[in-house]
Amino acid sequence: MTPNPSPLYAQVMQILRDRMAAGEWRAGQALPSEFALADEIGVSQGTVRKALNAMAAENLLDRRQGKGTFMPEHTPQRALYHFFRLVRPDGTPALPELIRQTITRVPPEPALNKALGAGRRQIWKIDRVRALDGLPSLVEQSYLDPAAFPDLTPETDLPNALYTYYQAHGGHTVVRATDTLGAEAAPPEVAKALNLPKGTAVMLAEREAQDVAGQTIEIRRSWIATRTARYRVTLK
Amino acid sequence: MTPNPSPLYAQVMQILRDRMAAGEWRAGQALPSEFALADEIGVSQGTVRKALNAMAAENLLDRRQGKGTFMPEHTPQRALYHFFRLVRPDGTPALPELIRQTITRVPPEPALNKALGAGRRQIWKIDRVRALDGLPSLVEQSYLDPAAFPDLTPETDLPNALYTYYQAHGGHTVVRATDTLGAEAAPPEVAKALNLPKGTAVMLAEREAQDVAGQTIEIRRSWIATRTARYRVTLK
DNA sequence: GAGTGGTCTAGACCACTTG
DNA sequence: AAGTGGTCTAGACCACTCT
Repeated sequence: MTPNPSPLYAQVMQILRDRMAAGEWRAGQALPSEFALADEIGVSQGTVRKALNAMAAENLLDRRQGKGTFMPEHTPQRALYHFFRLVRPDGTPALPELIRQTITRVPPEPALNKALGAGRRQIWKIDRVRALDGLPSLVEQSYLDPAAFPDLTPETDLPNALYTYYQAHGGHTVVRATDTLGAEAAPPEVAKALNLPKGTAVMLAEREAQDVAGQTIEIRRSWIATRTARYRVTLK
Repeated sequence: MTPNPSPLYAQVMQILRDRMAAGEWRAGQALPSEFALADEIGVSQGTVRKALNAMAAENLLDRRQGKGTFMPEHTPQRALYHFFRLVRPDGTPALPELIRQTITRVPPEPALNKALGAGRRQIWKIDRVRALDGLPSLVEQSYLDPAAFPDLTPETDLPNALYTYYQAHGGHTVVRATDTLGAEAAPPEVAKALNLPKGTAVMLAEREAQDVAGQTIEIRRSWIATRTARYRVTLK
């Protein structure tokens, strides 16, 4: 006679989300099989299956026939597919390469710190310039909570796809990101870095990237030179 | 012994997509029940259910407990939820209101005509200016194949949400749209319509909107004044 | 061959809607 | 009360992967 019990499979999803957030399984590692989970949790295998399929549909899990159910692993390909929406003028997908980066600690900014759950600490700022087909095309500023990335130093050698670093060195898997896009005249530093005439129109993309638990891992501002890259998304 | 039979539920999905595309059910109308479809097609009710749920997940169908399975109907709310991604500077969702429109026939443009499947005919061009909270914020140019919209005339009174018109007067339900976003200095006509200083940076969104059958229904170019509206999307 | 997820079926019961 | 979709279970078989 519980008043409003959520469906069993939804409870199973919540249990699994919690166990994932607690770090029970590492990225790339297999979860127990459907039957094993069903035994542990005390529901039928069909109910576990429904929960796992729903989570796979949200990209919280990878399922592979004959192998098992796995914690998603960020590969450059996966990052490209899920979180990179840049295309060249001809429409082909684009993954810009890193050409310059600096890592610094900056004073807290209330809005950023709050979103990151970083209290009043100083936070990391990663400045990167990336190029597409040899042309400087992106200026990115990423902000991180240092408490979430104990290994990071100003000298760290970061990979082209930051999310692989977040996963390998912080244990944080980005599974969702919200981009808010606008246009503005390129600020002087951006124009200089991208080798654009002063005042050229560029896109500004502000992103909040979150992990399985809904915790914001990174806040990023990207300026995109439209002459070489545009942002593409399909709505349903 | 068929060489590579696709799963039954996928075949059921294809059958239903074909029947939808053929116009067997109107927007807002109910499909037969799961058991009725299972009998018609000759599979079990569970297989029909899997197909219907998968199609509902793609927004090709609406399912309502106790009522039935329905062809999706474009309401302003639905359009807002699925295909409108504008937010105000404070982050609240925005649906701009129409303030000016003209409908003209223009000469064929090879690229547009090809995408619309409009042969070498003249095509319709709909110019609209829309405002958000009283401020002109969007300039939109939509292109349509006249063969798909026999009712349209230069005097037609179009609703704020064009997709409701497409559905009611052309029988075309938009279920998917691809937006490609960039930034540019506002062209003179756009700057004038939006009351912006010459050369202000604006976003340019190019959209292809498609129906259930994958046919492109509309091509749209929108210039968005970033001072009042930004484009938001969540990636997974 | 053993173990995994994928498909298909079947039946029971629940929750919601309508008459 | 009858009809709809939603949940939950159970079992059989298939396809894929690894040893």
